Amino acid sequence: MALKNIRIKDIAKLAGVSVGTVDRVLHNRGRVSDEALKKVTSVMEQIDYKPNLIARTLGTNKNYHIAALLPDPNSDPYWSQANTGIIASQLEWEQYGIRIEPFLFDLFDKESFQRLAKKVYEANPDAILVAPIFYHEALPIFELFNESGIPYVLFNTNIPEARPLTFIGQNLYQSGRVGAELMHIGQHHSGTLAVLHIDEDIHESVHLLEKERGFRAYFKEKSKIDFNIVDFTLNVKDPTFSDRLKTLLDDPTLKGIFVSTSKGTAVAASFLAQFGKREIRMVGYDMLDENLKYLRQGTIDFLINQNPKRQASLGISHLVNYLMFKKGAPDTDLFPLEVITQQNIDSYTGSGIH
Amino acid sequence: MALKNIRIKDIAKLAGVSVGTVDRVLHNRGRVSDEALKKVTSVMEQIDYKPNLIARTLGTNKNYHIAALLPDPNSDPYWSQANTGIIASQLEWEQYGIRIEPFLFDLFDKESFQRLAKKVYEANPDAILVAPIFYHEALPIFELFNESGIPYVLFNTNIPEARPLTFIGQNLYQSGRVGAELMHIGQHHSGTLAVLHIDEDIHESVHLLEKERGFRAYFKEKSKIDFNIVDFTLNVKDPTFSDRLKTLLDDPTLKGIFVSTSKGTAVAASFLAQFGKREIRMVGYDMLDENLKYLRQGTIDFLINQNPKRQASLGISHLVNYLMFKKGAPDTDLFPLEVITQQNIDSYTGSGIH
DNA sequence: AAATTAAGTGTGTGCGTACACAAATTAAAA
DNA sequence: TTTTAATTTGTGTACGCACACACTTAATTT
Repeated sequence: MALKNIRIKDIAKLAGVSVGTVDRVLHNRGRVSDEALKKVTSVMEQIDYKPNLIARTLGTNKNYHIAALLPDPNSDPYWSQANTGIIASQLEWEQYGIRIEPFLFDLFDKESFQRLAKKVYEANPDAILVAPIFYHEALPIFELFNESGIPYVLFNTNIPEARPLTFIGQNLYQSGRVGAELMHIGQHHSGTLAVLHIDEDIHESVHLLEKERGFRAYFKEKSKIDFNIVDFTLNVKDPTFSDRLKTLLDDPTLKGIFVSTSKGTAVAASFLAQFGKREIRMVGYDMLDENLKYLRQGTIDFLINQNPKRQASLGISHLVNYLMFKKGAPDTDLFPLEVITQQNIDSYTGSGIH
Repeated sequence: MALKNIRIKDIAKLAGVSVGTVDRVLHNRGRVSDEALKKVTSVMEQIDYKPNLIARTLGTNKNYHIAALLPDPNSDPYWSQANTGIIASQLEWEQYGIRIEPFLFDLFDKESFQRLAKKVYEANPDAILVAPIFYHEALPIFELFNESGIPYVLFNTNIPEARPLTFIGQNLYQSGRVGAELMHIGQHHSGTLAVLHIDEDIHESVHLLEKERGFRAYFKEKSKIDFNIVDFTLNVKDPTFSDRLKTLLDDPTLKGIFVSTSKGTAVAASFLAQFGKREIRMVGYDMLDENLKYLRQGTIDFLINQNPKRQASLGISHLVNYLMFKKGAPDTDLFPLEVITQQNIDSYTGSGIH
């Protein structure tokens, strides 16, 4: 009954060697005679040795340093949520001697990304979490990381060419399909559906177009009714922005709006609320405070949650598990496409990390 | 730069006492002079001591034993998922010297619950996870647990009178409201909506009625159209079951069906698929294989995910954190009311624990 | 005054692993 | 055969904390 766990010491005794030799075999770092190796491996095969992770971690006892490269949270509510995840991780892992250092770049400045990325590289951390929102600028950075052998995890945006430890994010095409589905439910009459890409700076175009592709594909496949799907790429800074949006909302055939960005969702919702078109179905992204407000008051019907906070904190977790506990990480960790409605909203905001 | 973490040893040196004394103060187990206490607390106030959890855990090095009391997974797919969570937890915590022992009772046999609960008590575990689906039978058990001082976590079903470490589950009233909302979307014409409680044994009546209450409340509050909401409590074993269900489906005014149980969802969906009423909106519970099949083929429109697997594994996590890492647990951990659709289904099945 | 009890304090060891280093063995060179 | 080098193996210590136990000093009791 009192079945003690098998320890290195026990293996050593069974194999008739010292713990040092067993350790060398286990981590195959050589300096072991063939004879000793055979004895140990033979014992290893017979018993089911599971190293005590606690002891191992204490033994290695490194003070790891993780760099987190992401956009400045002050300039954007979406990235502010991601940063919340970073802060939560800092607290969580502090006691384990893990220091997480944020490197915040300007969301609208590619050069700033490059500069900060270089700083990350120079800081020579043990691992890196990065949101590589600038595709072209990110490529050489990853080559640098690959060369130096520093493990890194991507989140939010995937760069297929990079070879990260893990990519954390969502299937954008499928996300667009979910948006389309939510738009489609109970729409019995033909009309116009608008896909809106609203951004201050269209650097995530590929990102957004992928959602649109899914959105259109869904209607092509699934809808018996023929909808007129139009798309707009709008820049908030554009002086004609407001007029163009109003013109769209004035279209009497408009049945629904799908906005591909979190911030854009808030902007579009504010227009919709202001110009009072209640019967327009609206689907957008993310649980920004503003979006929640519009969801609660019924302007927004559905939000698809990208959960930047959890993406960030899970990214850190993967790195910690990899560094500290020597656990392998999956190469992709695709998040569920969570549907947020007026009625389940509190169940998402109220609880902890799920 | 090489800012080492503060250790007990450091505190001892600063306070001019030994590590033993510091330890006694930290765990306030007495045998310390006022003078020494003052010195240590004064140091403690000035520095921000954070014990190394790894070392602490290794230091105590107990082999904890956790009992999991839940229905037999073989008799029910829902509980089979919960059991999957238990198995995952066993693997996860095995290396930490934590043994999780399942105690499986018969879902349809109250006495079996009592018997197994007693066995749990006699096994004298360090902590207990329990799904107390039999309200009246559970009450005396919790008294027993409370007396013996064994911490326990409830999941799936709440027993307000019990004083568990944590309750893990969902807000059932709100869950019903979400169901109603999903039923309501795009329903422009009046008609009949059926609330179905299908079960082999109606022991969870309170559970189910709470969902119905939320469902009805939503329509009362939110719907401009007046729907005729009818409810049925059906027992699959009842010989008239099939006829009653068919009669309901034949109602030409029937617009939607809301099923309050996971198994019932599969049963109702099979009837709906068989008697081909595509235009009926159907909302049910849980990602049982069968339910997923009907969701994929369009018979079911929405599933609300109760996530029994995660409920179980998170319950274990709370207990482990409490026992091993001395972390406090929240008294309730309400899960998000996840909406599963045809388009986001794969994003839920594909990924790991979220 | 000696013996007992109590209160307070410090030392030491265990937890299981990793790794440095010394010791032992073997092989090769002088 | 002795010396030197190379290879293999064992020992010891650190990691940070918890806890047992022994020890000191002061307060009682005999």
